[in-house]
Amino acid sequence: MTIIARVALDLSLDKTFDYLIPPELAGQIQSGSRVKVPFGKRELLGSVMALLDHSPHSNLKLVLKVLGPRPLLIPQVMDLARWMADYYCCPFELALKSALPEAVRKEKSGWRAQLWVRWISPPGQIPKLTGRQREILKRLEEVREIPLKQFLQTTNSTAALLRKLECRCLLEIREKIQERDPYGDDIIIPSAPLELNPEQNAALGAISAALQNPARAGKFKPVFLLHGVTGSGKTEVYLQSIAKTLELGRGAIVLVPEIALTPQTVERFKARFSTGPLQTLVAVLHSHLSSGERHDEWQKILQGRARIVIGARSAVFAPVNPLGLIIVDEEHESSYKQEEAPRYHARDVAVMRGRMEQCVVVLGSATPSLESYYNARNRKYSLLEMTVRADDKKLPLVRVVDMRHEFRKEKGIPIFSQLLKSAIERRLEQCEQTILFLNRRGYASSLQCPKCGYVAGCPNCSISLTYHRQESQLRCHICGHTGQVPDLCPACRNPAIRFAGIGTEKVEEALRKLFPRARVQRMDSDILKRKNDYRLLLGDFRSGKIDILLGTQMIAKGLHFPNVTLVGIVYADLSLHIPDFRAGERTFQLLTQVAGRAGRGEIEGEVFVQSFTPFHPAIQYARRHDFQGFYEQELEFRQQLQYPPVSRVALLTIKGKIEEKVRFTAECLKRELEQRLSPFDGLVMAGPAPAPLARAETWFRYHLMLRIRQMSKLSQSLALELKNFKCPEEVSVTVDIDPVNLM
DNA sequence: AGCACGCCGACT
DNA sequence: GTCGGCGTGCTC
Repeated sequence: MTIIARVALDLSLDKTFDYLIPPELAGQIQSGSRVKVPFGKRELLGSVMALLDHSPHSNLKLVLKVLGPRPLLIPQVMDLARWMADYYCCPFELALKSALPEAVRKEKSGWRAQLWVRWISPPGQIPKLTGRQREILKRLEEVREIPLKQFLQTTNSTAALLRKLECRCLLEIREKIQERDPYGDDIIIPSAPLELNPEQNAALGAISAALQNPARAGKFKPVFLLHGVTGSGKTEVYLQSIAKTLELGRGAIVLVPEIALTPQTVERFKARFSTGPLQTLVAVLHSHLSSGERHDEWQKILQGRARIVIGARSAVFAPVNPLGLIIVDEEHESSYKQEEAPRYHARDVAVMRGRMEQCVVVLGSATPSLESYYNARNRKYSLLEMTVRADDKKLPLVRVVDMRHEFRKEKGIPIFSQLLKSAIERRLEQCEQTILFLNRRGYASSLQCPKCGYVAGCPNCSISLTYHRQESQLRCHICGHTGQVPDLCPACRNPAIRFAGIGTEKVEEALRKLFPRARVQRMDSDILKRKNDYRLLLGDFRSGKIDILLGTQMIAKGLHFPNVTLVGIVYADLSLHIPDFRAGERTFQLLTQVAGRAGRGEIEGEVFVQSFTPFHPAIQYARRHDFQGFYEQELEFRQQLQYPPVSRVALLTIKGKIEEKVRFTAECLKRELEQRLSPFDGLVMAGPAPAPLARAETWFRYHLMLRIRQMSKLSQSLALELKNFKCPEEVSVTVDIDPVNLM
């Protein structure tokens, strides 16, 4: 007899509590149910982790209430959360929090209910009615059922009047659940599967074979790395793989980076699956949904009505059951990594979920992460290569412009080389479009005094302030601090203080000066203030109202505009010199992705990469569209320094307001860990050292980096040691397993 | 996370 | 003799 529920409360205690199940709730509570329980003198919500018949504790309290008719957590996702807590060193309640959105876990149901009026056929003899009443009933008989509010408006009647008629059994007023649909207003035109080229066919064939029998390792490992050049038609392979999954009676999860979750992406999936023999709902999960929409989407999945989920990072926990396929599109994207605890990487969680539920996982990218490609090379994943564009278009010609030469010709550093300038001119004459990319917003990256070397820095962070011309102020891109622009150097009173380093605002200004008749649009997070701006801007670009689109990161991904024949990367070195062992990899990915925006139409595309280090491998391999070459040389570098993918990293950050205290704590922690973790073979500990961003939002930060061959064993011991470590007051320690951001 | 208990200093 | 500071530890 199971009469005890083991509950994980909605607190980060890393501990469960046992409660008796009262007889009236017996049978209603299962593993995964949400319950309300007494805790001290409070009442809290929690998730049932297990049902037991014994508890090591006596005087158990009673469960107060069960929420909802069915468990919100499916056992598979609960297991996944447990693994996540262990691997990423976080309390499992925190892991559970990611797996179950706030909108779903709270007490009140979350469904939006609306009052509806319904016509009832009159019971035998019709009682005496006034003319007005008769008129209202007649109207209702015509429409049969209608939202109360709407009916009151059209008939100009009152609720009291209708209630009176309800009492006489002439109509019925009741609550009806009004399901929200975040894309309800979109018109979806059904799409049919496209013809596949041989490479796409081979990829689909391999995935289908694995879908048929994921349990048997056989010819294919169930994790695929789909390496397809930009424009090779990966999405069509995804779509047809999903169709196959549905045929086999299973569901699918599609993960895309948050910025890629545009209405167009969603539409593409809805168009294929909202009609036809396999018709199913496509649920969408991302951070811009209202909590009500999120609740409804989640319920649609839980009820099995939506069997395809498309979403950002956290959609990897969607309660799809049974699950057959997980797709991680643009698997190299850093936005899959959550930067707050639990610091999970959705791609890695997807691979683990795939293994636990024996389903197929497809990781897709034109520029795979070194980690994934390494796994494919070592036969942990199956490698699928697509080397040609689906439409047989050629990859764009990429030219690297050596800006050091440009520097000598003119006075100072020009923003545009002669080559890029004339290329833009040509596009303007031919009415073709240009995309310009610069990975830095603002006008100038710093304010510098040429005489004494003073640089305007943030008072809270260890970086320089960026000058924003539009607001005419200095701004910190870390903490948001703003300051006035001084007329004189605050240190030496020199009036010739000047701006250094370029940002998108300055490029915009230069463009307008150089091409006064061109329609230029800047696109960065300073421009996109409102929710719909992104959509509207891209709409303008698509319809040809913009000649030159200038932007940061956000224009690098997935945009598909046939009339874009020129892409210019204003300053390719920007991402190359950040203190991170992945700087080269990031640059290669960024250049390849941006270059892929050119030549999506009839006319061949052209790409100009401006650089001061034109012979850097990341730039040269990107120029030749040579991923393999880049991979080989980058892997060698990683091997030499024992960085991922040949090792795993755990990054500890020690934070506090007093630098000396932070440094001291970091040193104590290192000594402790050196002792306690000595049994781990091949563990390398670097630091403590001030973090690259040594101070952020007034906090001093020190890093301690651990590297080891295999992480899974280390992370549990690490969690234990950190729990036992007595951290002084006002200092805190955080762990990041497999960190992506090393700043 | 919150809320008690508890053990020391300054007030009616 | 009592009020209140916030350190420590417990909550099934």
